[in-house]
Amino acid sequence: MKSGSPTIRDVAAMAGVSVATVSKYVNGTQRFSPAVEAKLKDAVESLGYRSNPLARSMITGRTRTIGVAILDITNPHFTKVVKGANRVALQHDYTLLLVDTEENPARERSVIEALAPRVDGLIISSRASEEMAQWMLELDKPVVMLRSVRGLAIPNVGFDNRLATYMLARHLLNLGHRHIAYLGFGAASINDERIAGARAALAEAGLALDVHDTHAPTAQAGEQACSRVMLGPDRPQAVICYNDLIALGFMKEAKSLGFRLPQDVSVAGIDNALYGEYVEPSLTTIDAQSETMGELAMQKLIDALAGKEDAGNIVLEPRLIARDSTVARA
Amino acid sequence: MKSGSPTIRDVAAMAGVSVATVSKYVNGTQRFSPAVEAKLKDAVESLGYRSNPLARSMITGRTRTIGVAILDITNPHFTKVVKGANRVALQHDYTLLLVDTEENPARERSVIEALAPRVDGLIISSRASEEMAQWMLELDKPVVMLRSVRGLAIPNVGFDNRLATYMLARHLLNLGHRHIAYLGFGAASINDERIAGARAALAEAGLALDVHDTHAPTAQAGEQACSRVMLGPDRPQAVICYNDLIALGFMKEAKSLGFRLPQDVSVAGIDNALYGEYVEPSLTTIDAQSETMGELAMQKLIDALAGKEDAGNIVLEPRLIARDSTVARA
DNA sequence: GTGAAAGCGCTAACAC
DNA sequence: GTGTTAGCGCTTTCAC
Repeated sequence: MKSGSPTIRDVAAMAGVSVATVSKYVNGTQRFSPAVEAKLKDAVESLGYRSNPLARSMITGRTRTIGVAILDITNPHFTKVVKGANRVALQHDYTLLLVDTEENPARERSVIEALAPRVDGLIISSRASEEMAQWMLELDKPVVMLRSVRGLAIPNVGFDNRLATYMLARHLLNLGHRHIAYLGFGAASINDERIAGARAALAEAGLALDVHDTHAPTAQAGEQACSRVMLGPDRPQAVICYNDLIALGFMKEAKSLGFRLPQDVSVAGIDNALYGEYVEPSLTTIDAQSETMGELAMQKLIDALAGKEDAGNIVLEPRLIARDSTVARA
Repeated sequence: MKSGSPTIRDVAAMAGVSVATVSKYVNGTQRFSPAVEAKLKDAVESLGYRSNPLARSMITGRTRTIGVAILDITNPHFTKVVKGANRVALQHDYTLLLVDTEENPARERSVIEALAPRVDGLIISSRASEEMAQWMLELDKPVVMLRSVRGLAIPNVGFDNRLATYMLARHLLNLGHRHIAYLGFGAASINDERIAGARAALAEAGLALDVHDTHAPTAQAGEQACSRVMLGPDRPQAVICYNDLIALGFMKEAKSLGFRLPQDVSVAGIDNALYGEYVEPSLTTIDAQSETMGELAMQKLIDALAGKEDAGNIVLEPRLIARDSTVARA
């Protein structure tokens, strides 16, 4: 017995046909005479032959693999994006080559460039500005970005960040809050859009937004930022957080500091992470449709690979999920 | 300009050397005369040449890719496993080919078999029994399983499930609870170990364990199971849940049903999911070291690929994290 | 319908 | 040090 798996040649020899015939049989490219087909079937089965995907990829130039580069798989937004992308990929017989860049912009480019030649296309999430993302155009592979881009000719699936915070701010204004703070994550390129949205809503009411920042989009960062926001000279009545994780950390720490939630301060997040439903008070948030984002991005890429024309960029719409962490001002 | 990326031949032609020389240069296999080295460097840079990893893999038989098959990326245990595995992989210049099998045992085998020929090794999590996992031995690639296996010669990184629930049960006994229930997930092969651990602790005290089951390891399933446990004829004083998600759902629903937590019922989970810290009461749990599990599994695989002898299977030890969801019986 | 032959881009002996 | 050569396992014209 030869070492390793049987090759197409072994099958050809056993069936008494040429390798070309075996190839066509395995790929279902052609019809065969019953006699040959039977021999082929026998040989393939008794040998347990499976074609080598690497060799095939080298010729066809297709790997049936999609590269997915995200910033942090433990961030529930990205967890759901990957979930959605994986689902659609599997349906179309694609597999994910996943890279978690760990919010490390320095590593990002080299890792993605190393990924590109091994995949048919890429789905990328990056904190980089559009100028800093120019190089992605040179990857020579179809790319879908997980956020709206204007200046660059890269297909994308984005989210209306401006509207999201606008809606949250309006929600809070409707509840009677006047002094509203935004606890953001400045390193994210979309942070400015979120600030703009909240600011616009407040401006309409003749109010100003109080902007704070965290060093990471995590619960821990939210905890750390809390005292700065709540014990400063000008305590807000309500706080809009960059995401649900920050909101969760913020709420926990606020309670530790002796504030009653939501009476003393209303808090809202963005993402609709599962856990917002299980904390107390349950978290008012914006559904960012993360899983749908992953699905649509993957579908867009697969369509592009199938030669379909790009149906245009997508902007997912925010949906407010009002829960108990935001209440009318006493 | 030729279409597509430049090949090793283009570089060879431009530098006026043979393709073999270019190959050796690119792989740093050998030293060169300064003159040749300079020409090589020039050619590679001006052409922007990058070697085709597929072609290389075909010859070397190495893809620098590790297949990771998990059951559900949105389950925080697996999210952390992937996080840990990704970290170690990146350090060693490997990439993850990820498959989320969506808790679908029927699909599992075919997906993993399709994965195998494209990777250097695999990390697999499966609910299948050892008998049902026999086929993994025939993958012809090094495999590391994410749980202890006894009957099969597959290297693994497991967790002492029996001890975990034993510890939780003892913790609850120490708090004065006598009537303790276990809310499990029967489809998991490790569920029996968890039952056995809790049962053993109770048996030592001359008590019996009240066993219930859920249909999924999710918060929703925990919610659904709650009334069955809490409104049955024999209400428990404390509940040990299969994991933190089930515990979270259970606690939420128990509150809805009018129970005061933790006074009316103590609840504990397993995994140490981030969110257990942010719910109220904060969740007593067992740290299952999920991220470490991912790291160790990847390290084990990389060691195996480097030809190192297997250092033996690993069993991670549970660590109790006592929080507010478990209190002394009133 | 079936097969012969060329070659995808690269590495690994082995000469020189 | 550098080049020649022989493939890796497969697909794909293009004859027959």
